[in-house]
Amino acid sequence: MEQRLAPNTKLSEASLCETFNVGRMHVRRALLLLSSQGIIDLHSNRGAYVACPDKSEAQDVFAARTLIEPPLVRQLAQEPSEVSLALLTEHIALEDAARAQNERTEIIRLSGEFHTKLAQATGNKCISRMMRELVTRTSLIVGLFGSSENASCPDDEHTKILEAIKSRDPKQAEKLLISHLIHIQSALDMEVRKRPQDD
Amino acid sequence: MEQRLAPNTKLSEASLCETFNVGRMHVRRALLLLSSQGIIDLHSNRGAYVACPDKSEAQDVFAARTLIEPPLVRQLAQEPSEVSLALLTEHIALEDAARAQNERTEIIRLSGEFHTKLAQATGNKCISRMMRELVTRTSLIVGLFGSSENASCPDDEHTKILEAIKSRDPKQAEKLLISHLIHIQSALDMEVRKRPQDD
DNA sequence: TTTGAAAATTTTGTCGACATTTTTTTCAGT
DNA sequence: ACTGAAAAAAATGTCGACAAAATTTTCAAA
Repeated sequence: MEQRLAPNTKLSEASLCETFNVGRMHVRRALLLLSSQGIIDLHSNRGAYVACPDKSEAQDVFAARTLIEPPLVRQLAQEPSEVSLALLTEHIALEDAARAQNERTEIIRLSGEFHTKLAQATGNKCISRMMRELVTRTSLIVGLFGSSENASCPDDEHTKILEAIKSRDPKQAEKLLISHLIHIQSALDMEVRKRPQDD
Repeated sequence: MEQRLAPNTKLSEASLCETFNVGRMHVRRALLLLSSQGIIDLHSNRGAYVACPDKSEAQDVFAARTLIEPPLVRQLAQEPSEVSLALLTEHIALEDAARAQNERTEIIRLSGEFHTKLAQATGNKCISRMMRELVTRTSLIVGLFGSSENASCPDDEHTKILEAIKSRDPKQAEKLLISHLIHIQSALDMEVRKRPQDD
């Protein structure tokens, strides 16, 4: 999620056991779950590797988000709960703080998390889980295809989306979100894949 | 998926090992994955049970489908591939055959599978996977809250949806699908939960 | 120096044994 | 008969040992 592990990084069981001080069984369980979420790939007899989505998989993830998030935000803007609005406002504050202090990994994490929290604001567990998985995979993709220049999410687009939700403007919220998704995509170059750096 | 295992049925490791002639490790792996898909619940130290969604979880599943499927079908009706249309047509034939022969479990399975195949027709792996999970959970819910009378999916609604897609009519396809989802829901009584029968 | 096969090492996959927890059964006391 | 504690049985969780596969290293021949 924080892009600290480059795609294709090998995750050997022994090293994970050492790192987290747990037995091999726990490591294997975790790896199985992560692979079921498309975050790592499990090659039989060859171990676990951080997933390295190709162009087609990346497009699938964005297409799925383009399908789900607009109606989601539209619905949310129709009658947002006060609690949700408070949580989202609080989150934006965290994002701003991280940006002010230029904490790169924190900015990346929070940028993704905003979208997850939008889903959580619907109060629907299914939708939350789906979005969490999509957002995580998006992080991977941004890390792979993103130009190292710009941060993953343009500065104040989240703020504007939240404002549209606060003013109960579904159309506007949807519109802003759609262009936000497009902006994220256009910052990527799906043709030239970055070389996975060692870590 | 075929509603042969009632919700809350206990799935003990030993019995699964016997049934499928595999070691405990494989059974545990499968149970972990099923639980990650919300199909079974894993209680620590107490084993695996077929999930028994409550009213709120059931509503979440339907809300998620209501969010995702309409735009999905709308998109599909815009430019369906010939291959997809052929596969869906073939599927409808299977459904009809099963209905003609009154094969209950087969009807249930195929009714759900139609929706999965709609998602597959988009060619998007993410979306396919999400729909497959939602459809599976829907089967559980229909088994729990459904009146034993009617089958899960009204007779020819699938046929009509496919016709709308074939005639490249996104609006009509979306409309039919929405009312189809509503029909499925209204056949449920979320208040009175059926008593899980032994199996 | 380069190549390629064999050996050694490392890593993953599987199984059985044992500890722990839960569930069932037993049985004494009311 | 009914209750409840103790004992027995059964089920789950964890670990280590070993088998199988993949990777790396070694080393002889070109």
